[in-house]
Amino acid sequence: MRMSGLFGSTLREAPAGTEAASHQLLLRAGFIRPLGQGLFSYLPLARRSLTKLENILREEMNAIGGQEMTMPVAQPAEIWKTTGRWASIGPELARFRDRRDRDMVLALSHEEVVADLCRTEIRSYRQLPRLVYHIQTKFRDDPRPRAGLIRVREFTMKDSYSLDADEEGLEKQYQAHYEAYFRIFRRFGLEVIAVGSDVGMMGGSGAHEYMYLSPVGEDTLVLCAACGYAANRQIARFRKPVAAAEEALPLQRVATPGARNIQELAEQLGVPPSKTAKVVFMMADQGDVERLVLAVVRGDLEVNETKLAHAVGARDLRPATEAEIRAVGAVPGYASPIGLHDLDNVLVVLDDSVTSSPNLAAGANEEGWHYRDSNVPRDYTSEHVMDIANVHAGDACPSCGAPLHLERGVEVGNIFKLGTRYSKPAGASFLDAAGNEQPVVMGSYGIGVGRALACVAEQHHDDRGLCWPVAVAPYQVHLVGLRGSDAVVAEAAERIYQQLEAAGVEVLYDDRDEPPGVQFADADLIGVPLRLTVSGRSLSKGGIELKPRTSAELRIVPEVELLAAVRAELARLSANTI
RNA sequence: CGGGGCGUAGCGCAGUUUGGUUAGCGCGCUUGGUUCGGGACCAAGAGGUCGGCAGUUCGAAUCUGCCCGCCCCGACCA
Repeated sequence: MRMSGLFGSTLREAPAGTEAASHQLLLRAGFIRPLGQGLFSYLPLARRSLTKLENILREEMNAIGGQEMTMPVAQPAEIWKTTGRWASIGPELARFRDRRDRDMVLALSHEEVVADLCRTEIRSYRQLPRLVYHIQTKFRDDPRPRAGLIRVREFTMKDSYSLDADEEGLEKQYQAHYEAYFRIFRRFGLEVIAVGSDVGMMGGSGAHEYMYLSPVGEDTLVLCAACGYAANRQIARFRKPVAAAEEALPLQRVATPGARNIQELAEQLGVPPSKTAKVVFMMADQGDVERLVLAVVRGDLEVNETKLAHAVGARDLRPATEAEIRAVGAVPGYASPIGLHDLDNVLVVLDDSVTSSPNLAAGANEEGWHYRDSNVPRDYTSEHVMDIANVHAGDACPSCGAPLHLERGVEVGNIFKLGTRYSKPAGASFLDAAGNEQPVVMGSYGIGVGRALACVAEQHHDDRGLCWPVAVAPYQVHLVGLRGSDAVVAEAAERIYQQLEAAGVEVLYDDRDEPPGVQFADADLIGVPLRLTVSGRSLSKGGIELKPRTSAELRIVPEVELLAAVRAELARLSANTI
């Protein structure tokens, strides 16, 4: 490709309001352009890189038995109503009506279609296992797109769906994906870790997320350096310090004016926060009803909303309003389950830290008053006792006890064991060897292509621009013709361009009449892995200058050896990725 | 949805506090010339509903109201 004809240009300055390096550089280098919030056009350079990522995905999916297909983005709402996601997913699911006034959705994932296809295509256990996938547009009307391609509303995803006769088969395909994903991300040049994760809106029984560790990420990960425990904070467990055994002291009402939070309370009573009980009120959306949830954790801990939502079977949690709290007799700032007049309407969930810690200060449900020395189950209790607390840095690893640390990560891929979550409601069943009807056991596995590209850009750049790994780079070679006024140089550059192209090398040829500084700066910005420079100087030294993007090392290669040198250098650079 | 910020030429910005000729600067773009190994120089140009609508005023980029859009933080979320 000649740069003089390339659609899309580089920008000297970063557009205002861009924080993430990948966002800035992809814009500046002419890869992407914003159209609206979370909506981007992918210019020719980006398109080439995306295609390379997609082809790697195809190869690795095919290698584990995947069959590529394509399913529609616009879908009738019926299949979503059947599986319940029409009702259970909020405004994130884009809905519209077609001209005949029928409910439609823009798919944010394709489980429904796959399950629907299974109804007609899978009738016998002999037709299992199967693995299908596609690389398709998804639309999720995210409330807050951010950081360029890291979080967008419309994006391309490789999503595969495994179909099995039983759990054992699912386990096999899940494991195959688990390993294939590491191969894929390694080929992308992306360093990732897999963490155990929440199943979220996908449902099912187990899941992992593939995380690129970076401060631009919005997931918090809990990691153990000692034993390798790794989990999304949403589900991460930890060993809670065991409180020293104490005699249960009598409940004692004390004045605590103005102590509306744990810090204040602990100070006024002269006890550590771990000797208090903290209450959080949430409204749980349980499908048909909304219920007030009173979650109690020890004062030094914090409620984990994902864990709490699971504990109460809520599809959604929101903070309760003051009126909702007062309606059951609780007083915000001075609340506890003790003495609530309307306990029947309240779902009390206790973190196990509360039941195992004696003599905690707790609210008296009266403005300005608390109790000292409350004890479970003497003063209040609940049948819902479980872990609903958030991990903090330094907490003990659940499997080995070593201190945990927290990191931020971007979720570039995920794998879910769906089980029969979709096949059952969809009626996707088959006859097993004994002639019994069984639901198909499904798994789903996603990789966001654009987000992966952004993460590769995050991982591979420097202060001058992008530094693409060979496998992802839009071109393999950036040929700079520093012609000046020299017709001989121009002719040589042109000739070399033709030769490399003819040999199948992907060349971005800077044939523009620009000063050298501009040409070099653009080359660095775009980040093609290998730069060739043809100039009067290089020719007088006997050839073409060759320089990898990520090193300062320059080499002059005679024209007759150029193709071999380029191939060798690309092979060397490919081997060094990550 | 809540909090904060921003919206002036393709991009980056000044001007708005204190209303007053023809709205400016840098980059980029066009033409001519010079230059040619790290974002050159000279000259001449093109390019603006100052986000939109309504209002106040003799007069609005500037003041007021409503609306729209974008960015950041939070809520939310695979």
